[in-house]
Amino acid sequence: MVENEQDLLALATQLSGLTIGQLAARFGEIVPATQHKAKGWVGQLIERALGAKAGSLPIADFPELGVELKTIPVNTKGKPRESTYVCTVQLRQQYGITFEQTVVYQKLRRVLWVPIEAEPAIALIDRQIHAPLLWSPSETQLNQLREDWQELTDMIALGELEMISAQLGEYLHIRPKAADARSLTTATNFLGEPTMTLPRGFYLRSSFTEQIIKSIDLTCS
DNA sequence: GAGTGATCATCC
DNA sequence: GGATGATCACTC
Repeated sequence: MVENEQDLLALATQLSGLTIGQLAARFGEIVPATQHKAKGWVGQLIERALGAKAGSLPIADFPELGVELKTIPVNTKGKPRESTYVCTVQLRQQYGITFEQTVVYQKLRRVLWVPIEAEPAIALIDRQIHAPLLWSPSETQLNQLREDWQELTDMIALGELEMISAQLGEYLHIRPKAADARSLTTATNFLGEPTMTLPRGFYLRSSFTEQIIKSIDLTCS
């Protein structure tokens, strides 16, 4: 059981260098041949290895520590291959919410990043777990996120959700987050009336996570 | 359905 | 080749 950040980081560091296959073997898990039908599998394996337990609750993975766990697929140059999901977007109108009160901020204030090798040419079972990084956003990063969040949140508050595309937001943006394109959830339209729409999620662009992941080399060299 | 874990697949 | 929109698996 991990009791503090130091223990958590130490445990995550012990995993670095292992392959997905080696870690899976410790838990008697069979590694899927492909992630096509097992998209969150690696993330859940790491969660298990580190003792994360928040499950599907909308809170940090390590509630006592206030730390969120994020695995991030990287190529051989250590660059993220995908954007990173943060949380579901609250689409019903909320007034006077500050960025610091949002789930976005709560999730990102303290994150344990675990980069995972994700070259298509390398079989999933042979991919290596990289050195972890315990991170908090800098003032600059926080301001960048707050700006994007404010812009997008303002549009939602004005009922302009349908005008939001993934192109908006320099570092934090909004994309669909659902089982499929037919999923529906309640939002508020420009008339202030309830309306059904596709559920959305906040995602971090890889240009943002790349900045973060880069700092691992600085701290380890 | 809503939330978690994400990657896939197509378009530009 | 990267970004965008769509999708998969699982839990409760």
